Amino acid sequence: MLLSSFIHCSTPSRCFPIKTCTRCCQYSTGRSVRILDTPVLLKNALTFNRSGGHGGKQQYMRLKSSRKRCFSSECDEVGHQHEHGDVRVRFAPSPTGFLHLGGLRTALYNYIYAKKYGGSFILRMEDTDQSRLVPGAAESIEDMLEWAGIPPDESPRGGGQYGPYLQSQRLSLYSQAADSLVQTGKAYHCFCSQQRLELLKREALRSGQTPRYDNRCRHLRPDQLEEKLDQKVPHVIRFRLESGVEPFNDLVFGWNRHEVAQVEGDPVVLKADGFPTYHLANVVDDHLMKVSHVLRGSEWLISTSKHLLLYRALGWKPPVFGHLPLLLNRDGSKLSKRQGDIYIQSFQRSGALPEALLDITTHCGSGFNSNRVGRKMEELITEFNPSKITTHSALLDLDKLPEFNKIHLQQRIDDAVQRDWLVRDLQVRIQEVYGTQVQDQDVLQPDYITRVLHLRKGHISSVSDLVSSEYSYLWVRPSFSDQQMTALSSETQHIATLVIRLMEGLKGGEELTVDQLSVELKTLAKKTSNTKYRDVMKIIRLALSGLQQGPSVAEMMVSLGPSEITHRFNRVLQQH
RNA sequence: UGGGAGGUCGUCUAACGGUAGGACGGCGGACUCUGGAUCCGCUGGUGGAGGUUCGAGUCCUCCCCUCCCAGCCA
Repeated sequence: MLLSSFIHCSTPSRCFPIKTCTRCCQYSTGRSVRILDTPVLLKNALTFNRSGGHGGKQQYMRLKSSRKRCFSSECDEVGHQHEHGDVRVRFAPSPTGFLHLGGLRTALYNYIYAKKYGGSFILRMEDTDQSRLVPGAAESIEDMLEWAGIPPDESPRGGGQYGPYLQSQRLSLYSQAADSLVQTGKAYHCFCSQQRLELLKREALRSGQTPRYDNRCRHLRPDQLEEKLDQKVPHVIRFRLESGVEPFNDLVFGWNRHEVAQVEGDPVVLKADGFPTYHLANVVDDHLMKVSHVLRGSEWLISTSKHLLLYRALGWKPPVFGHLPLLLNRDGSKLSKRQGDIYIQSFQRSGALPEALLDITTHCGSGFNSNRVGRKMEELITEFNPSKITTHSALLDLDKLPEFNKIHLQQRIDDAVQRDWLVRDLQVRIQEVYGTQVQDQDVLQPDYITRVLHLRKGHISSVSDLVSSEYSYLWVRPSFSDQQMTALSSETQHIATLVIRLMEGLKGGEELTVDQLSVELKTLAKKTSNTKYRDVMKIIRLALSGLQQGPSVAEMMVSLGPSEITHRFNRVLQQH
């Protein structure tokens, strides 16, 4: 292991926080730095006061946060170590809607984090906004996580030792925390009416200032407070913001610190209806559920200092935070339901494979040592590297989903157990779509369907493709008109006979291959008198499929097999 | 407006201060049946201007652009 390096910022007038990576003992600003010729001993400190010239006052450099990480590839994160079993992460959606891609992404990264570091993945429903609840949403979210392959270890449905996992069933915990804050003077009752708050907002906007609560009720005298409580004036509890916010080291964005007291009014933590706001509830629950790491969307980055103030006020140790980049709509705004169909259920219905959906999700925002299409969950977990999560917002391009689906479907076909499942799935689909049109029950045989799957793998994005009209020839005997045939050639009978003979010649237990058949078909075409090869092939295609499009003729023949081919060409002969 | 986070081909993503690459998309060519298949090739990017440096996508400054937060929503 290296000895400590000595680092100096390349711009001497600036100071910046640094942090020792406790695992590999290297220092990192995450940015390019010069090595000092003259060593200056650095302590394991959050700040670097150069030459002591600033009177001990802390200053911070605005670093490009994407690089505020350890250089060493041996270390996955910034100075964080995990004891086995210590990691507890949570996905905490609000059941005000169904699971969409943004939620899936956040859940997925939490799941991967838990599995990588031997921890637990917790699902917690944050149903504190009772007015916006959607019935069935909580159940559906949990169903969709199961479908996607990222099941929670603790959840409303499955339970766990830190339950309940519905916030609406934990209200007394938040009230107690709020009471505690009031007792210690860290929070206070606010009796301001909604009208007053509206007025404040309007005044601020009118005079070009930032709307914020003016913290007026901070200054109520005890007798005023008592009087209002006696009169049962509706009130909320507000948290008293303070200056002197400690910096925190975000897993993704690196060192951050926001002086919230200077730009915001005291936030409500307990609403008039007795329900908490997000700020209080998530702090209380993460503490009581012993959550070690909070991975959430980067829209919360700026609220983190506020949450850390709450932790401090309650005397609790905060978790490590990591903020995941925003997913965007095509117009560039934060992903939301206004823009297209982004719900997991609709992907499920349209045939997306869960592993393809997860795979494509990880390509937006990265966080892995390498990126390639087709990774499975085990690979995602193995290659996960939080220091490589990108910080910029990004568009999750769903136009790529068919490509991801195709590759993952290919992997399923290549796996014996999953292939069996696909065969059964396809059997059901064939019967649903074609039902009584199926003339030959052999098309439902596993061997036949397996052969079709192997031939089409890499070419189809979804199993349901195979029951579409372009593949109907696989399941039902096609129809075509005699006119279509004779328009191509006057030798259709002769060609049909040639094909039948070809099939007879190949019946001796020999497996058909596409390459072999291609050669045979060229030979066959030479036995016609006045029909071009191209037209011979079109006739054969028509006889086999009734279509003018589709897989190559040779592949169609390999799919159908000699006896079915013979049958179809006998029908050509019988048309006269 | 105030505070914050960002900016690499059309999209996503690589590149220890040392060759700007990959995937999808797009275009072209080749295919003795169709082409939407396959194979081959090409295209296309560091937002702009300065500075530091032997060397800048990377470090610094300014400008431009985008997003997020500033609910008794989460």
